[in-house]
Amino acid sequence: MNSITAVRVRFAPSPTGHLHVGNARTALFNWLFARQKGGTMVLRIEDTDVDRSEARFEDQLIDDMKWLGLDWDEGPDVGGSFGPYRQSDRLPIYREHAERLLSEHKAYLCFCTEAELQQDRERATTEHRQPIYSGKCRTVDPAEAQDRRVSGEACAIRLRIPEHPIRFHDIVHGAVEFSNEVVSDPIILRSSGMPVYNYVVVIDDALMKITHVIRGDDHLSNTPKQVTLYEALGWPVPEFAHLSTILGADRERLSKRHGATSIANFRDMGVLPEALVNYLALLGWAPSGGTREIFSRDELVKEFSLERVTPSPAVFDMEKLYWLNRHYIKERRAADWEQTILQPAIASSIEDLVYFLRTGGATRHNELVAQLNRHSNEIKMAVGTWGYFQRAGQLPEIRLVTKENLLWVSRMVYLLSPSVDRLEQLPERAALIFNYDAKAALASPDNAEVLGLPHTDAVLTRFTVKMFEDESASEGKLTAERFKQIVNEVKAETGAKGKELFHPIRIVMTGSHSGPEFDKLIPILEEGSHLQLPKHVLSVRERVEEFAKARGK
RNA sequence: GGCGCUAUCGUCUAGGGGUUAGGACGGAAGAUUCUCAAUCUUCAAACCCGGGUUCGAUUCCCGGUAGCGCUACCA
Repeated sequence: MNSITAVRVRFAPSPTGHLHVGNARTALFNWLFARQKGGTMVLRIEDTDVDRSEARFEDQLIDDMKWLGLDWDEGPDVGGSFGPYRQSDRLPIYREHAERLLSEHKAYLCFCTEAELQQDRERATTEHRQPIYSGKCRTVDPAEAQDRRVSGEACAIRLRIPEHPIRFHDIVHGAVEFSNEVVSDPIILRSSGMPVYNYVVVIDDALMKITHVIRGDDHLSNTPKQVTLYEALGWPVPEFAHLSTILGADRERLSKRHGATSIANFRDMGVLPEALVNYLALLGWAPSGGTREIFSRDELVKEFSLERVTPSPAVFDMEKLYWLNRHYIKERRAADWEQTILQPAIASSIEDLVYFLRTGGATRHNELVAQLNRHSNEIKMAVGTWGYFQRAGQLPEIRLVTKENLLWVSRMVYLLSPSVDRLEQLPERAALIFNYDAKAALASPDNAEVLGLPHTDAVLTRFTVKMFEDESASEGKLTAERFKQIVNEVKAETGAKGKELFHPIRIVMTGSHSGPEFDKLIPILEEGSHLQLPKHVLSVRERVEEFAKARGK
C-alpha cells in the first residue's frame, strides 16, 4: 500500500476458548510481519458475540499468546491511543458511522422482516436464482423511510453495493475480483441496533489505522463487502493477506475432532513454544531456497516474508512438530550436566530457588519465571517437568522440593529427555528408574532370548557375587567408575563380551535389555535410593538382591 | 446451486518454458553404539486430468475434476 506509513497490524480473536493453532499461526504471521517492519501489533478482542464470549477466555488467550512469546503494543490490557480495544466497548462508534453512511445515502433503511427475507431466500433457491437480497428497500424514498423509522417501524441499515465489479489486492493471492452481481447489499446495523461483524471489522481496522489485514482465508469472500465499506466511508483500503486454512490429516478443516488443536493442549503435552512457533511458521511459509527448517523466533523475524506465504491449504503434521520438539528439547539440554549444574554460582543459587518453591512460589507464574531465568536449562527443565512426574506418583508435590531431589530430577530429565517427543512422556521413560520388577523381567518374552544365552548364567552369577561383595554398593554409593570396573571383572572372569555381557546386566539393572548408558544411569539409581520420594528408587544393590531372589540362585 | 480460493513425493514445501524436479518429516535399508534412542549414509516416493500457446510444458492460458471457504439481522 505505502512504504511511508508505518506498518500497523492486528490480531483480532473472539474470546470463545483457548487459542487454536489456526489462530495462533495468524497471530504469529501478524507478529512476525510487525516486528520485522518495526511496526505496531494491535490486539483487539472481538467480543460482540455475547453468547459465546467470556471474560475468562480473554485471559486464556492472552496467556496462550504470551506463552508462544508473542507480544503486542496496543490492546485491552496495555491500552493505546486507538482504543478501546474490545468491540463491546465500541458500540457508539459503530452506530455513529452507520448513521453517517445513511445520511450520505451510501446506506439505506431496510424494513424487510426476517421472515420475509427467509421466504425470499427459499424461493430464490427453489427457482435456482441467487439467494441474494432483492434490493426491495433500496428504492424507498429516504424521507419516507425516515418517517417510518421515527414512527417506530423496525428497520435495519443496509449498505449499497456498487454497480461494478469489486477489485482488491491480496499479498498472498494477487489480484482478486468479485462481480457485484453476487454480492447482496449487506446489513451493517441490525434492527436491534447491534452492528454486524463485516461492518464492525472495517470500522475498527480503519479507525485503528491498520495498514495490513492478515487473517484466515475464510474471510476472503467477505472482503468485497468490506472493501465497499471502506470506499463508502471514504477511507483508504488496507493491504490484505489471506492465509490458507490448516487442515487435519483427513483434509478437513482442523478441529477438536483431530485431537490436540489448542495451544494449551500442546503446552500441557510438553511441546516447547519454540518448537510450535517454528512449526507454525513452516505451515504456509518457506524461506527462499526452501531447504532450511530450523528457525528461532529472532531468525523468523529476520527471514519472514508475506510475499513468500503459500496460498494453498496445509495439513497439520503432528510427527513433524514432534521432530522439531525433539530438536528443541535437545537444544535446551545441550550442555553437559555435571559442568553446568555443579558450577559454584549455579549451585549456590539453587538454595534460593528451593526456598522459593517450598514457600509456594510455583503458583506465582511471573515470579517463577524470573527465578528460573537465573538457572541453567537443566534446572528449568526439572521444575518445568516436575508436574508430569508428580501426576505419575513418582515425585512429591513441588512444595516438598529439596536441593537434593531437585538436582537429582534435573539429572534424570537430562538423561531421559533426548528420547522423548513430548515432555509428558518423561514419567513413562522413568519407569525403568521407579518401577523395578525382577519377576516380570525374568518372565518377559522380550528377555527370553538374552536369558537363554550360553554365558548368561555365569555373567549373572559373577555379577551378583561381586555386587554383594562391594562395600560402596551395599551403602548405595556405587560410582559409575566402580560399576564399570566390576563389569570388566565379570567380563574377564566369564569371557563374555558385548551383548552377551551387557544385556544380562541390563536386565538386572532395569528389567530390560535396552536403555540408557550405564555411566549416566548408575549415579541416578544410587542417588535416588537415598531420597525421600513417594515411590522408593531401588539402589543397584537392592536391584541385584531382588533379582537374585527372583532367580532363586 | 452460485461465487471465490486452492492443486509438486503419504505430509510440509523449493523450483520453474528445456532440471537427474531440490530439501524436510514420516517410511525402508545399512553403518555405529553393549541395547534402545540419537547420529550418519543410502534408497523408495510427486508435478490432478484434458485442451490450447510453444520447437518444447509440470511451469503460461482456458476448461474439467476434487478439496476447502463464503453465500445470515453468525463471528
